[in-house]
Amino acid sequence: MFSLSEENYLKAIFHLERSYKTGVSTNALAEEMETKASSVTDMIKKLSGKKLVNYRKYQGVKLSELGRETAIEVIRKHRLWEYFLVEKLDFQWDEVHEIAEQLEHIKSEKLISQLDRFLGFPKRDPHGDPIPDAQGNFAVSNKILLAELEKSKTGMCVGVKDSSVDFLRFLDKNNIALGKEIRVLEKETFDGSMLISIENNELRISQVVSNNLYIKTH
Amino acid sequence: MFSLSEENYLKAIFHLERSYKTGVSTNALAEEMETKASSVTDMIKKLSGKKLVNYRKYQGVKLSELGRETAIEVIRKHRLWEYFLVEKLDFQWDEVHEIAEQLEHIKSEKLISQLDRFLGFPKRDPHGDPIPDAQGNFAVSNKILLAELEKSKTGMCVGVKDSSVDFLRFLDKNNIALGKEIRVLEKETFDGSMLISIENNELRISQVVSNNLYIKTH
DNA sequence: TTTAATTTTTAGACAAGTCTAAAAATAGGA
DNA sequence: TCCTATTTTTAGACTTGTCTAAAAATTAAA
Repeated sequence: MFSLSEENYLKAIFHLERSYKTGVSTNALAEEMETKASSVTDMIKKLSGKKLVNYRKYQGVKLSELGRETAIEVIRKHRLWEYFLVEKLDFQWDEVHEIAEQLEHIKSEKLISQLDRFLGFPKRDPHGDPIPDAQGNFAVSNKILLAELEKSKTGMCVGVKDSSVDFLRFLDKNNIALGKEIRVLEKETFDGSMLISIENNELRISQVVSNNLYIKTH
Repeated sequence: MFSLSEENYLKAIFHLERSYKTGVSTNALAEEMETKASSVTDMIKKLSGKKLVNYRKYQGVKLSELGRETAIEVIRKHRLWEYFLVEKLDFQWDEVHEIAEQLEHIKSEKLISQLDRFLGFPKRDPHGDPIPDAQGNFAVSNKILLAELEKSKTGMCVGVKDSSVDFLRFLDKNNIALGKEIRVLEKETFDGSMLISIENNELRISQVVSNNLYIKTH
């Protein structure tokens, strides 16, 4: 098995690979992990020695197949626990990340498979992110950013890109939640803001907001 | 907050204090923690520096008030998670210890208070051990060892002293479970074995077994 | 009470994961 | 291309928790 620190690095590399297709740079990883580049180099060497990543000096890292599987397993655990915390223990969606960061490192295959079953095999976590199944498959969906939705069109809120506490609280305060219908009433070109209607309310939101909300159109 | 290792030492000292009233010896702690006496000495010094234990060289350790509170909090978490695993995730009572050993170190007060509420504020874990409440109070009970039960008397099985996998599986195999009524039919003086009746079955058990089963009489 | 056995502590070392400071490699601009 | 700025790596050090081997203190026995 792998250490807590190793698992966290794998997870970070997994997430960064979306933006760094040619290999995740040491500095990017250092920023994500909130550590120093030198520490990252050390850890990368260790991960490379364990065949979890492919690494050539100065060229950045990519996950190996084993590394990817391991990262996905950690993400699966994280998201299942988040779902548990919200659905069973009545946590708010902005409170669960930190706790799930701890729970995701608990080692027991049976624990996770039983938890998954207990929760009814959920497909998405409280932020709308897909929960990989036991085989590591993510549910795919054709979601788009609210910012990309055209005027007068309607879509259902299905996820958030930014899941920071501040953003989630902002959404709560404005009664924006997963599953709700949003219609774009107007779009301003000069600042990218838009006027939307949600549950019979009209609301003006900035481009920052619409760029961090995922929508599914029907 | 305290490290995983510190919490495990506190828990071990708490459990050993029952047998070592005048102070837990370094060697006893080393055996309990499956480590070397020298490592124990090092850790004790650290715990002492943090005011978690009272320590005088060569005299063994005792928990301070803070140390005791911390130990009880860890035990509370361990037992609540064990209850969760058995009651909600359908684990057997011999499977939960290892996982709870990991879960007991998750840091979040709210997690535990919500878990406690979700579980319905259980008073005992799957092995019959009391779960301390949020204030650290243990439910007290007048349980005795089955070995102490007199011939022809009846009691209810309420806990196990030894909660090793082997013992628990033995009990399962013989249909002995918490909550069941046990009547002592005969006691043999030469080997301490007894003949008991449980759910219309007669069963001969050794003294080792009767010395590790707790019974509540009515 | 003096010696021998046992327990406990100290001293020094090691592995994991981190850091700072400095060196090496790469990338970008003239 | 060559020089500078940036990125990455190396070297050496620190912390936590562990270990072995040896020294010190305590306990037990004669």
